[in-house]
Amino acid sequence: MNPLLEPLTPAQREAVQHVDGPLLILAGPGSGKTRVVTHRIAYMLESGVPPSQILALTFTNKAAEEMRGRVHALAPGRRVWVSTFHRFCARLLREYAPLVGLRENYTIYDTSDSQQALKRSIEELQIDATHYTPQQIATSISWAKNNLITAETYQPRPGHPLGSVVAKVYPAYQARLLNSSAVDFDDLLLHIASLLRENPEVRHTLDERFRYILVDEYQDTNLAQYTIVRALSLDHPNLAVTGDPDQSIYGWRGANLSNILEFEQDYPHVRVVRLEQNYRSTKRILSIAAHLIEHNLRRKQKGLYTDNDEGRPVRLVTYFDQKTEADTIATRIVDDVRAGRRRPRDFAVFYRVNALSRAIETAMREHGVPYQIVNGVEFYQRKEIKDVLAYLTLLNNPRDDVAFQRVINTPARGIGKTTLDRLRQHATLKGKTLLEAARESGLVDSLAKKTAVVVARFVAMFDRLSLLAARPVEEILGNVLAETGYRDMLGTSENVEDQERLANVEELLTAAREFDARHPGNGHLEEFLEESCLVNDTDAWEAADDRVTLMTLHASKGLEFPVVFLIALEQGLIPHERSTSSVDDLEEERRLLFVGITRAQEELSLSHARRRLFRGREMMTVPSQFIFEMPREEMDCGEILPTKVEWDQTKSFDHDDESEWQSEIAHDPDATSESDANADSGDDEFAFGANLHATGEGDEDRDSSQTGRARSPGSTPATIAPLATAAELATAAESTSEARANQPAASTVPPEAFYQGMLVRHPAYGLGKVVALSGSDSQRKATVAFASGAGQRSFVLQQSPLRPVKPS
DNA sequence: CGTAATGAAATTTTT
DNA sequence: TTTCATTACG
Repeated sequence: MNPLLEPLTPAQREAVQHVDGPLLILAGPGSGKTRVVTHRIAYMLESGVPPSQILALTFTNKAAEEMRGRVHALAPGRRVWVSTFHRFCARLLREYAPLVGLRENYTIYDTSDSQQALKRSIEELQIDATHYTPQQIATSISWAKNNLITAETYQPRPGHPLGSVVAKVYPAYQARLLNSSAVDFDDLLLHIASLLRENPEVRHTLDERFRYILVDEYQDTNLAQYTIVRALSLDHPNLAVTGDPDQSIYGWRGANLSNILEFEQDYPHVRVVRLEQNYRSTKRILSIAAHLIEHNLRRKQKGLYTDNDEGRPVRLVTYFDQKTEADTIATRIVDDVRAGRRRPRDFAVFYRVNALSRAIETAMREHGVPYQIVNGVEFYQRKEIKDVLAYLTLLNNPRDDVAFQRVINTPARGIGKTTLDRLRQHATLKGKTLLEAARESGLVDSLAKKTAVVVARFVAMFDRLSLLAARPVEEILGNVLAETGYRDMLGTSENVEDQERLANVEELLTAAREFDARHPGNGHLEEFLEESCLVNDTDAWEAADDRVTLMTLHASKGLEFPVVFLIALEQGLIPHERSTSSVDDLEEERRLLFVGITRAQEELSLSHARRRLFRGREMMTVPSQFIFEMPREEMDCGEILPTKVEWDQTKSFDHDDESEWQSEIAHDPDATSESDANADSGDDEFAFGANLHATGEGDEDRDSSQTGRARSPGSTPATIAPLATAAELATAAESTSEARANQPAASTVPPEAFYQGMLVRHPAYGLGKVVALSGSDSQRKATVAFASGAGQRSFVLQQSPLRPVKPS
């Protein structure tokens, strides 16, 4: 038999062998979906489908990378296009930009850039939008775009005040983007969808080009994505989608469950394959999950089953308060780890909202449990990174007004709000971009002479940098850092935060260098920028670290852990108070819990607390309604919960206002005496404050190690070590400044030893500073600015007489 | 023009 | 409680 098919079950095999015609793979959690998809691609290639005709679309870069890697392992050397929806669209848009009114060097705005543009638009219109936040308006526009409603076609619902504001702002915002030759994330999809609709011949060409399309996580597609996929599958309806309606948790981002539920209507001759066998969880865990999700109406019936063991009962625990909850969990982990039953990385704690992580964090610290929080400040969202990238963006697309406004006074050049306002006014008047306006700052009457000169100086600097636009990215970036004074601004600062920022900028330099290595030749700035805003490095959850993982339910999708703690199952939190208004919202909350439960492989613990400190207030809580939807036979209830009816009764005794599910706790002395009761099934006593699990580091390091995306207690995460080193190097370099440096040893200096900002000595030109670097190994070049008046010169490092100036 | 101070608000966040 | 954004000062 074909070795590709051998490790597969009959159902999986059926899916893999289906090559032509539409295919719907309904894949339950832990059913080996990725394996099926990758094997199917390999099988198609084996059957003679040319790789260039295959397109696989995912939502996340992580998923795309994984799929690409696994296809590569199965079918080495075949280049199949595996990409996220957004990157795929971005690429197509480069080809067809003029058709939608853009230039091919268009900029992609991330969420905060878009927000800037939106704010400007609102200001400009001078409409009474005070009752709505830009955020609300942004959400509305995003919703419209996801539903293919353009600025021209947007119609507010009569009597809808927000709608009528959006009706005014949306066109202005869109005009602004177009004028800057920029798109937001939603536009990437919207433009391509429109393009395909309005240009039949383009559609036909692309349909022809991508004859075999696969879409992962199809339950998460929105109308725009649906339309694109559909448009590319008319002549060649070889469309295979995989997904699970029960795992759709991004409805609030525009995902439309109907896409997967009605797939069979869209493609009449579709083959439907159900992957219902679960290879991940115990029977009990799966049973709980299955029963819970049965309560949803909008779904497809599935018969989940597993050959795995029955496993231990799922624990359902009522805690006295959040601290008890957190401490008990920490203690349990400590016990298991000390007994050698588990390692820290086997555990995960999930919660509905990030704010709930705090109590857990504290407990983990107190008990000396190493942990990592997934999420945190994203690298590319940091101010310094955005600043520096904005320079590159402006070099790539000088029309980009958002980038212009970001960089014009960073570092401070004395060009403030007033000046900017005047430039803006001039630009609007003359129908020009801000950079064009700045270019003729002398002609702007309202501008003071002195200010006009400062602006002109900025433009001159920009023009100098422009000459480098086609050079390797690392080199451009290095020059930007030097010319703009950004490096000096951070380097000369005593501020610890600035030092950290500098380290981050160094990190970006490294990223640029790696990018250059991957893209030999010149003129790849645009691709670098695209990658920077479309690739999110947060994906890299460190499975390698032996730490307990703390994350939101949303973030847990796609992962699995031997032991899972699901905390704070309380009304108002899950289902979240803002998601109880409609049945659809409520069902999504239920799916969220379903996703969380099905991440657990061996042990699962569900818990809630009777009272919870939230937003500075301690509140009485009501157990989540979902708790009552799970079968008690499979569970071990440490403390018997009252049934929902009983609970409602008690509640009506205590409080007459039924509608208020949470009420502040009056200080009740009785409550305190009751508080010693350990709500857990009696596992162990707590050991508050005892550092049971010594990790070797003291109590310092409370919260400072925020640099990496994973905030960790105790030991500094390995990921930030190189940053620290870079920072040290940088500081060292600065401190050695000025002349009295010793002569370096005569031995050859390897090209890698040079870094940007480094002080060097040249036998003829004297002391200089490395401004930019590019290339690698024997090709590595440095641009050096000399103090002696020799100006800037470029050297091939391996042959150059440049020597580092040693710190004295 | 930059920073301190005050006040309102508070999910989830694949790109 | 914490975070943010706008506003009021120096």
